[in-house]
Amino acid sequence: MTSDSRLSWRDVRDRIHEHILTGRYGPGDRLPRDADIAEELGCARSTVQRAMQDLSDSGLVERRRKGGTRVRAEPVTRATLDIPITRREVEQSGARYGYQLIRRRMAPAPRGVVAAFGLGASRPMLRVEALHLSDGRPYIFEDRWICPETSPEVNDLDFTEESANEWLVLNKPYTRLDLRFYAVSANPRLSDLLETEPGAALLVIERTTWVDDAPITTVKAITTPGYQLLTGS
Amino acid sequence: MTSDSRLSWRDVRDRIHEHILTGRYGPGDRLPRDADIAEELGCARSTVQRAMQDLSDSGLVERRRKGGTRVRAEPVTRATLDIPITRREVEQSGARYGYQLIRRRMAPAPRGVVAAFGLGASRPMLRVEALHLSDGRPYIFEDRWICPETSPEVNDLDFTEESANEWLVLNKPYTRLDLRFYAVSANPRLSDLLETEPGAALLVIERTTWVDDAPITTVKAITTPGYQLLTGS
DNA sequence: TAGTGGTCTAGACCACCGG
DNA sequence: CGGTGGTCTAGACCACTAT
Repeated sequence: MTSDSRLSWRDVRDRIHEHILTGRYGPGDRLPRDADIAEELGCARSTVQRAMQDLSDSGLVERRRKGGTRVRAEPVTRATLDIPITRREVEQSGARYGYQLIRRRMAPAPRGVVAAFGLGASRPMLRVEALHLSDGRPYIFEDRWICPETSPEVNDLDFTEESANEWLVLNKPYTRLDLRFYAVSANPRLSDLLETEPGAALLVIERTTWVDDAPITTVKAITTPGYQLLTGS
Repeated sequence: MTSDSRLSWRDVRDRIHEHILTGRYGPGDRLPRDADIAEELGCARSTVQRAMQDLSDSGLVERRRKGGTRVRAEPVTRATLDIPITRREVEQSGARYGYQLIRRRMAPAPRGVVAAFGLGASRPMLRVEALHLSDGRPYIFEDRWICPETSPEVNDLDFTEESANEWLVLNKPYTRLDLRFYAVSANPRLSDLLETEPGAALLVIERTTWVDDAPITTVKAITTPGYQLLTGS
């Protein structure tokens, strides 16, 4: 009478989402048990479970054993961000990619790097500074520190042709990642490297990665004016 | 002999992840069929499926019907971002939250707003400018446009006590979201409002939301110097 | 068209945690 | 302790797409 085909977990998800949009379930309200929803809709409990997992992933509801499922009282704006390899990013914009190593040398990790990794004390690390170019013009300046204990291979790499960005992403999978975004004013050196006016506002993307608590690398990707980071949604 | 308890999908995920880390499966390589992995590990295929779903969500592998599962050739750095309501953000930092409406009026949507929504032509919208304070000092300046057709309730709200940020997040769930981040230099008005030096570099978080292609709101959250956006990971 | 992942089901047991 | 979500299984069928 009503529907001929089975309910998919997306259907179930959308129905519940609809109820939340409509206000049938408001912030903080408790939803029926999965089993009850399943019975009401005429599907298996695991289908409801799959739908709820999705709603939970998107931050719309919170689930607890015994506590049940509740609409999140303090909603958050949740989004997924994809940061591609810089070379790919440039090429996909239709421009010609270029790369230029600025400096490569061992040095004791400064305080900021020690803090980013959560280490107790400083230690010697490999610092690699490089410039990514788009159609020959500066695109991103990369100031990177690599932990040689975790990646001994870097001692044999000079990073004159291939960027550390690319080598690490391809060869050093991580198990933990910290990302942060902020803005800085171009100091004289940066405005020189990036060919911008002194004091220009630059978006900085800072990434730190670990393998099982062993620090791999931390990098500040300092972008050129006008650069925008978008969600993939 | 080997193991007494069942494999969980996390175990399966970690094993495969390990194989990718080790290089047993390199970028672009094809992994065995789910069914074969299940048999090899002695678990149900759906357990492998659950593990693979997770690896796929984190951008480590790509799955296609008939094409099988492959290690992503061009890896991306993928992260999930949670942006809380500004009031909560301030309060959780231990500071006292304050709010101040700067201006509220109807106006024709400028080109940038029309473009953000993907509309064909301009139309009158409600513009709300407001300041969020942390311990009495400027924290974030919010420049927002609201589409009154989608949210007619805003005609009866003056936003002098409650911020549009909070009202919208609590009362206007969205089905689509666009996020972008970039840096701007403080112009005279911004440096005045935010009590910063003229030309200071500021991180801007731009959010646009829709319900089923109907535009709800677009907002530029212009932060104060030093503000950092972090991943929840 | 055939191979592979995607989903649904029904049932069972487990893990967590609120009352 | 008991209620609820989390997971695993075995099997079936479907949907997509590479070959």
